[in-house]
Amino acid sequence: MEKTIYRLPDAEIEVMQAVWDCTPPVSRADIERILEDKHRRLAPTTILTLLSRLVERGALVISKQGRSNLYTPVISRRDYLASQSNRFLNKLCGGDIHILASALCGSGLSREEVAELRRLLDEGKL
Amino acid sequence: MEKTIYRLPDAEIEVMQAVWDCTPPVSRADIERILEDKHRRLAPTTILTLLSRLVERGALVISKQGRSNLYTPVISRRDYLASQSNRFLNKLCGGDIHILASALCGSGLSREEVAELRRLLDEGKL
DNA sequence: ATCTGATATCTACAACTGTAGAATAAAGTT
DNA sequence: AACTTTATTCTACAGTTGTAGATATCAGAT
Repeated sequence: MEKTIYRLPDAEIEVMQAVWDCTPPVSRADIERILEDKHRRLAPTTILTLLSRLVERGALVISKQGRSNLYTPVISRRDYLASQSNRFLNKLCGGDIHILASALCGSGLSREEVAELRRLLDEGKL
Repeated sequence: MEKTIYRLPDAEIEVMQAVWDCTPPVSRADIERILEDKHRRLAPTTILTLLSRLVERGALVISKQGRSNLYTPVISRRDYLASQSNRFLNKLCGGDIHILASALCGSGLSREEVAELRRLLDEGKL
């Protein structure tokens, strides 16, 4: 099947975030624990379903370890984030950074946060 | 009925963008023309379906004019954009503007665009 | 050799999305 | 009055997403 990673569905992103929060080979139990900590309770099978969909999509790869599956991300959080902010800029802001800027300013950030963000951009991270 | 406007599905956003690009009371034909200009061809009934779903969601209101429907946006592009960038920051960047900043820098913007964005934030556009 | 507990895969299913044909209805033509 | 056009509403349908129970497996305990 091999779906594309244009954008991941919400539930799958939550799982990816958990995966990204760990050092690579992650087990279903690890994910479960991490989500639990965030008060996000899901049946073990639900997590497995999401993990397998992510594998189908090519976002994760499996490495069997005994009867357990271990998952490793194929795409980095960084790359995903970049692709999504790009998508945001283009699909929602029509590629216009003026619109993007005002969207950011209107997003509930405090004056200080906006200033901080400005500074960060200034440093030209990446 | 009465779905929420947490986030609009892609197809509906395209329609909303078209609506926002016009002066308020818009007809299905108007939308069709605008989308057509963007090389986005959809069957008239498809557009009507999307418009009615947007009405269900409370994103648009109808004002009949003879046999035709005229649609007016209830939520502004500005507000929607603000809510979405907020969502982006929280769901994807974990509310961390450092991450947001690097995401933006990695999103394919040129060095000049990043600088421009910084400047815009500086001016504190709303 | 069995039973038990953990783990994974299959199956399920309702709600949501993307798209549009079929059926209706009203308005303009002849 | 009958016919054609045009705009709307209904119905449809396959694919996606969110969630998880049912089933099958295998490793460890007895």
